[in-house]
Amino acid sequence: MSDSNPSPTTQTDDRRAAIIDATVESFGKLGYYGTSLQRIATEVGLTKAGVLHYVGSKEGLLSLVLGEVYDRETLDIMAAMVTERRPLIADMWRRIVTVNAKRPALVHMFSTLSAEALDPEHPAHDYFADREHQAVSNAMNINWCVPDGVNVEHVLQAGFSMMDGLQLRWLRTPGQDLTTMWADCEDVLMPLPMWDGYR
Amino acid sequence: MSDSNPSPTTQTDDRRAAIIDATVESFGKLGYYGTSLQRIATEVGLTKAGVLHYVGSKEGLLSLVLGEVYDRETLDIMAAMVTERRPLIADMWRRIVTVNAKRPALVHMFSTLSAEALDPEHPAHDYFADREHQAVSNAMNINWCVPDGVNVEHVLQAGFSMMDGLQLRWLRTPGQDLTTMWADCEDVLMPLPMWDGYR
DNA sequence: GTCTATAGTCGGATAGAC
DNA sequence: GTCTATCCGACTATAGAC
Repeated sequence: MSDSNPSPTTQTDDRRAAIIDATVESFGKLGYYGTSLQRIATEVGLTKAGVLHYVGSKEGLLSLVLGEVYDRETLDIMAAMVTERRPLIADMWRRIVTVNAKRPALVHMFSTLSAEALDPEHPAHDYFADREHQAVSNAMNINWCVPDGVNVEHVLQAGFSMMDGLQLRWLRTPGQDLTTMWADCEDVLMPLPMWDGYR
Repeated sequence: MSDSNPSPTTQTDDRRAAIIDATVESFGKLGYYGTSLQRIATEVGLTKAGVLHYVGSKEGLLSLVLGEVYDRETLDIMAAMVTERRPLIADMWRRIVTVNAKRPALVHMFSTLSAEALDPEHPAHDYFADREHQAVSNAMNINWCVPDGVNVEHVLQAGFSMMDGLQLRWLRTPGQDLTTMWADCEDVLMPLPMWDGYR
């Protein structure tokens, strides 16, 4: 085959990928309001006009990174849990932590945007509100295997809250291992002997 | 007394208070980078130059709101715990929650700035890094009354993380009661019967 | 598809009048 | 103590050349 392109529109896809990478980093560091098209353009070696050709507008940047990424892997984890014979909440969280530990830039962006988007007028407010609601409501559709007497919804709310807060701590101090930090949290969240055999 | 001023420099203090209020709200909604001096000026009925007369620079705004407020009440709570005969971690958290439930604007600002300041180059990065570290290390100096076998440091890390995450959830959806939300979290964080008599 | 050029607005900060 | 005026730079977005 003389075709050196493994797939069509590869150059355009590369540009998009570069724009996504630069945007994830900048939204993480500076937030949506703090990020300028010029910064993204400089990072990927284009002019502002060049970037706008790809994303249409600044809000287009936001749609790009919110729609293209993050939740895909997490949703896969949830889907996998449904098919388990004996689904454990601790398993779900450990898998999420394992995935997130490998993508600090993405976690950084989501942490920053999540706080910025508390304001109802933020362009990503609804996205984060829906997301937060669905994380728990999706998880509530699984027939979790838990010790007698525990309130599953409360555990989920508490655990997701804890993970959000822990990720902030993880990102603030370099050199820490999220997996280890979560293991300590898990001991608190699902203490033995109460959760013995359930995690 | 013909002096209608109850204390000197009252007008200046009022201006400062108005600037603080407007800044807390704007930093919460838009973050530090997203806030303009013009916005603060309009809010308090001054021009940009007028605001700068009081705060010197945009970073002066930041110092003003970080130094003037938030941690004071929380530190008071910690100081009070030291003197208790039988200090309970759950008590500390309930008191913090009670205080924060009454000042959503301040909690909003701290949540937003805390995420924005993950970036080491953010002007408030060190402030938040120190603050986060000291919250746990201050608490570790108290002789907490806990059930046998619990790791106090892990509980503190987990609990503070959970509270940070919970406050984001609280602020995102209006009409919720932080105290109630925390009570549910407490049941998870310090489950009965293990923590019976310790909370 | 990417550029230059430009429009038009808004940013922080300073100088100096009152 | 607060204003007006002004500087200079950065911003988003558009138009049009190539």
